[in-house]
Amino acid sequence: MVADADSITTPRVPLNNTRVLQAAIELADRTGIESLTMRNLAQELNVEAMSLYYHVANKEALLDGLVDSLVTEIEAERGGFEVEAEEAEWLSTMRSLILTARTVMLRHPWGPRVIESRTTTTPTLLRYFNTLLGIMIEGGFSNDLGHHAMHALGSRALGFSQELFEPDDTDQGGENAEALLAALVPQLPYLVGMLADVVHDDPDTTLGWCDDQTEFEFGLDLLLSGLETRRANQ
Amino acid sequence: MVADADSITTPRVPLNNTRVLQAAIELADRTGIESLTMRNLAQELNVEAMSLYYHVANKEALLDGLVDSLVTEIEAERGGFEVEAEEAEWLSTMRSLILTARTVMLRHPWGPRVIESRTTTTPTLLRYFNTLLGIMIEGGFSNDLGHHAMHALGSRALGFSQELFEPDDTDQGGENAEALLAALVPQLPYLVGMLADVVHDDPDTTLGWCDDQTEFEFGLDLLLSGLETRRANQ
DNA sequence: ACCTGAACACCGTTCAAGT
DNA sequence: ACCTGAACACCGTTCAAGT
Repeated sequence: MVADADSITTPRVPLNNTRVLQAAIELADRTGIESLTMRNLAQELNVEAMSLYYHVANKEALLDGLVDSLVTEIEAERGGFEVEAEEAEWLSTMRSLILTARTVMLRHPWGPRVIESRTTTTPTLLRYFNTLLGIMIEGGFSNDLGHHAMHALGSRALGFSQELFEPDDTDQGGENAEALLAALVPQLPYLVGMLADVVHDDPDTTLGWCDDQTEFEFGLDLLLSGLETRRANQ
Repeated sequence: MVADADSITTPRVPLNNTRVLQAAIELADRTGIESLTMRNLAQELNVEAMSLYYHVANKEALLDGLVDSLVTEIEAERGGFEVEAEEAEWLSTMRSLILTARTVMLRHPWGPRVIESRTTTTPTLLRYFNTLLGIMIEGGFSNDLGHHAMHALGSRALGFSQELFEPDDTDQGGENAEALLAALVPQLPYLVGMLADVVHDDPDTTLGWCDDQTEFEFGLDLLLSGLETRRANQ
């Protein structure tokens, strides 16, 4: 009777690749990428861990699927990956595509880390890079300069720049770490001077690096304006 | 007798933090970072895994130690982290420091990945960043511009730019992947066109991204020349 | 002071078996 | 067609115990 009630209220709908991926994204968003394990994911889906292997080859394939989902989300946000031939507009077109990618990464903080962990590319991602390159080519880039540009942008092409030593949430070290840092100060005159000068207007910012929108755009624009100079002179 | 002979030829010299770190570097260089486990490392040192915990707090601390070693190697290579006040030379000074860092990273291919995995900074690394910043400040940067510059450089400041989707050594997929790629070609006109144009002179280069010295320097110089423009106009 | 054995709480994954 | 149980070969790590 009880079992019947259960099977009526929640009739067991079979899993599939898409539902597994959706659950994985949801789980990573909510609990962080480090707790996205096959066992946790299975539990989320009211299933045994081994059942997942019926819908996904292995964990690597699952992570590839996550990357694909991210890029698809970028595509949806932009309304497709079409490249239009509009000579003078390459810079603003590219800039806005990359900033769109960035909004997706901000929604899914695990994105950068997962993307960087992949060694194989995926079809969707190739289409993304094809679009980026297309925007440049239609804007007057040679293939050679376009190629350099992709390398130069690196992960910025996907809307993130890996921050070295993002301050940790869990302040491991505490006052001990602070004392240690204080002892270091005499050796770090430039760093200390800069922080005293730069950080004052942002009360949230501690000694670390602050990856805010401003810094991302500064770096992106530095690259894009340099590329524009080289495009015009090629 | 046999035991005595052993203890004479290889008298058991106690481990210490430095020897553990050296062995870890040697192991990572030789077998790759993914096989640097506490158990493997212990075996390398003819010791049980648990003995390592007497010399190293945990694996995280071990990895922090590796990063520290890398930066120390950069420091040795450059002959110190001193900053000299030589106005016009900031760009070449910084460029050569970063390229020195790069040679160290090329010696230790696991370096970038380990560095990116760290969330806390280390004293040695802070001194490195202090030097980078010092070169800029002495070269006429404002603190604000120096701060932006550090963000803009990102991991390039340490001599690497994480390559998205480096082609894997173990060609997982094989001809199957190639067939899949062939089916994609119609959707990737720009990418295919670029590769046909750009890749012809390097027979080693496959469909992937090629992180060679040229590409690294292109990206670095793009950033440095952009920064020089902004320095002059600030 | 330095090292070890046994054990714990996790991983991803295989394989034969269930419905 | 889809899911499970038991098991395997790994992890990092703790803790009491050895010399």
